[in-house]
Amino acid sequence: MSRPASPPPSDRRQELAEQATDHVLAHGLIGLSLRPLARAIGTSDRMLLYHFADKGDLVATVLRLANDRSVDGLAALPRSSGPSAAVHDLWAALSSSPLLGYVRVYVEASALGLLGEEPYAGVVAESNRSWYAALAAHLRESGVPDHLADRATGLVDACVLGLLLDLPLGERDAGHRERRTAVVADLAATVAALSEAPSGD
Amino acid sequence: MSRPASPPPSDRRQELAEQATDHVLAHGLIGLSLRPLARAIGTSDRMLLYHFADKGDLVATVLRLANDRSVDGLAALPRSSGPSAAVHDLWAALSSSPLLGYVRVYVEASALGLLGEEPYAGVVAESNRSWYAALAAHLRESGVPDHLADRATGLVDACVLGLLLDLPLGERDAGHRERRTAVVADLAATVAALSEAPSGD
DNA sequence: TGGGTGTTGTAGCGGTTGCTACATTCGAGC
DNA sequence: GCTCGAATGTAGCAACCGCTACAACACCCA
Repeated sequence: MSRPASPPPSDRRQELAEQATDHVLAHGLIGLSLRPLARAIGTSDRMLLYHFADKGDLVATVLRLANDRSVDGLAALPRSSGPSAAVHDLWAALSSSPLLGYVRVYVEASALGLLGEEPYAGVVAESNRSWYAALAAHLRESGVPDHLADRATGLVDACVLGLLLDLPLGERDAGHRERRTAVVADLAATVAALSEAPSGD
Repeated sequence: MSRPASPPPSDRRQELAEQATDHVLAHGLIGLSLRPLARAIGTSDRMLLYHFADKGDLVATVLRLANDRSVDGLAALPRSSGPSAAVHDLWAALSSSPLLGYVRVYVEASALGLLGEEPYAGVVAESNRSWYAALAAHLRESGVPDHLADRATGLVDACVLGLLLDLPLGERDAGHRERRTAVVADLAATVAALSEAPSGD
């Protein structure tokens, strides 16, 4: 109430939020604490709590920023040559920088919000909507018929999120990497088949 | 070296591990700390660190236990009447107690291990293997041909994990729940189609 | 009966956490 | 020039963290 939570999105606050987001991308969200973060971005915990109402306010701001960036990155994807290519291109983009970082933060936030803890659960719910819309737009632009885009988006979203959750496993297990590419291929084929069928199923 | 990390899996250690697992299922893994955990299960942090080498040892034990229970639960599923039903039954089982709790802990552990932090990353890698095998067994028993079980398992595993990550969103968004059931249906249809095709794709 | 050995309680260490009280600096408007 | 408010530094609070030193039990074996 006393400190400006959002009223004046002062330049300094915005700048700190950007830097904090970069730091979270590099070091993760789960263990985040104010003093190391402040040290890393060249300020003090005191100043973070001056520009943000509390840690939750800062975290929520960072999460929204990361989501904005990832939605922008998704929107900037060139349209693919068809539904199958759209899935392959999407996975290629999401599994490498910079989008990978953003989605990883989303996964961390989801895990933190699994039991309903705020601000994680709330911001994840917000983010999901815009993310979902951007994903659907990409699929539509790439040839998925409008009336099926929603179904395809749900399938792709779930699959991709699940793959990302186990992404680190591929670093030590070649078999896991192979299975992953097979899943992407099967998913692409499914979306393509769905898009070509006159009626769903 | 001094304290028994694993040599004598004393009854007391085992009992504490079971109780700690129950507590983690109810209160989450991410914020876990020794003193509240000890208080909740009727012992002291001192005793936890007597029976377990350190917090990491305890966490690893809990994660393995949770994974064992979830694999057992998966193995106990009655065989379904076909590949499509197998997916529906699987989702029904995973999205409700007790399996839901175990998978939720797995998701938390994956998030904690996203940046390679131990013991999370290591145990998640272990768990993934046995979990994957159990999932494949269920699909095979339910009519997915052997030579396609691996592909189907990868697809189902990724999808289901992704759906579970966003499960809480359904509690405040009816539209999200609808999309979820659609995804499960599409996934079931995909697995069924995959199982009936003479050659994949 | 005495001495281990395995288990537990008490107390505390050094460090970190989010957050705040207080004092200071600085720059813009009267 | 002076004041006033926004921005920043210093210091510290109370709580918590993982972990450990030390002492006290209880029990079995000699």
